[in-house]
Amino acid sequence: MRPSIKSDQTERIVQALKRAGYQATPNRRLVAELVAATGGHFTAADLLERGRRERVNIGRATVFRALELLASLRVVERLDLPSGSHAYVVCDPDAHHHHLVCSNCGKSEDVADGELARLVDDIGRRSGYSIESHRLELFGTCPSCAAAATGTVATARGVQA
Amino acid sequence: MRPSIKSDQTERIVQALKRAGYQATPNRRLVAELVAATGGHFTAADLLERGRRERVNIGRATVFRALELLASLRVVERLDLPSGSHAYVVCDPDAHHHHLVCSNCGKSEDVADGELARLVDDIGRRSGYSIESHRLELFGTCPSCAAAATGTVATARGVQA
DNA sequence: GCCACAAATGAGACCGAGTATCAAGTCCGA
DNA sequence: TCGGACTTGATACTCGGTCTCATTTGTGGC
Ligand SMILES: [Zn+2]
Ligand SMILES: [Zn+2]
Ligand SMILES: [Zn+2]
Ligand SMILES: [Zn+2]
Repeated sequence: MRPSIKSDQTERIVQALKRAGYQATPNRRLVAELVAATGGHFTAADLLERGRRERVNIGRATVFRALELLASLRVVERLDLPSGSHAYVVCDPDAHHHHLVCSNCGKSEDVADGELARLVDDIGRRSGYSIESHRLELFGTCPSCAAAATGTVATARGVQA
Repeated sequence: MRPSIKSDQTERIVQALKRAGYQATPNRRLVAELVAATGGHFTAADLLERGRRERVNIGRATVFRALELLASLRVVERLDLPSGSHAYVVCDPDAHHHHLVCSNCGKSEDVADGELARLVDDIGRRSGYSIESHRLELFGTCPSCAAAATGTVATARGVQA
């Protein structure tokens, strides 16, 4: 079921704020909604524009601040697109994972770390470095986009956007 | 002429330029030298500053253009530091690999892809995405920095800055 | 060497993302 | 309700990077 626009995703984000002791102000709620409403990745500018569209005033700085906050709570994560620009994706704050991003539509899937952890350990051992963090980013074409591209319009039906 | 400073690394870069049909102009040679002379990672601004120091005039745009060129030849690679800022590292143009970067001194090691390729394949198969590229970046402390940090001053002697 | 043309360069305007400042507004607990 | 802490928006600013365009430099053919 779907309680209209503000998904429980929104609520989850708001809860994360409260739990961490931050005020859940109207502005932050708005950002939470906007974030939750995106498939794929988004930039601060995206949110700003969409935000302005449905509510008149939200300051640029406020959006940046909210995103920074959400990022610190691991509710969103910063992504470095191959183009060199930055974007965000919502993500699960509870488990270390990585992102697989459709370079066509921007949709993003979480990918469990899996064996990578072992691999990283190995690299650390072999190199003598003490590895503190790592980042894996995967880019490709998602099934829907692939289907759309091959022109087999029929199959596009079975896939949810 | 002073062949001491310009390592064969420099020459390798210059050759790569020629091979790809680009002019090896004095400016580009300069950038090649500067790039070759860095351990660790560097930014365009770094190069610019060092460049200006030893030769009066090299335009900002020129440095950016040269780096862009070298990046397209895979002679350098763009890195996204955890801070969100961009840097470059020299790297082997002939084999796909990743980078392990010391977050203290900036030194960087190439890391072979190894089993990662298989892992990436798996992820593609499981997710249905057709994966086109991936990026793995590892951050940690290099052995010299670790040694220096533990305060064993004795060992610091044996390490080059 | 000389010439014509292509490639490269530098200065500076420009742009967009992100940050800093600061005064004004809002929230919350006592 | 009151006061202090937190939040906000406008604005100025920084900084990495790009664009433009007039000038310079390199190259290949003669
Ligand atoms: Zn897609
Ligand atoms: Zn991982
Ligand atoms: Zn180090
Ligand atoms: Zn790889």
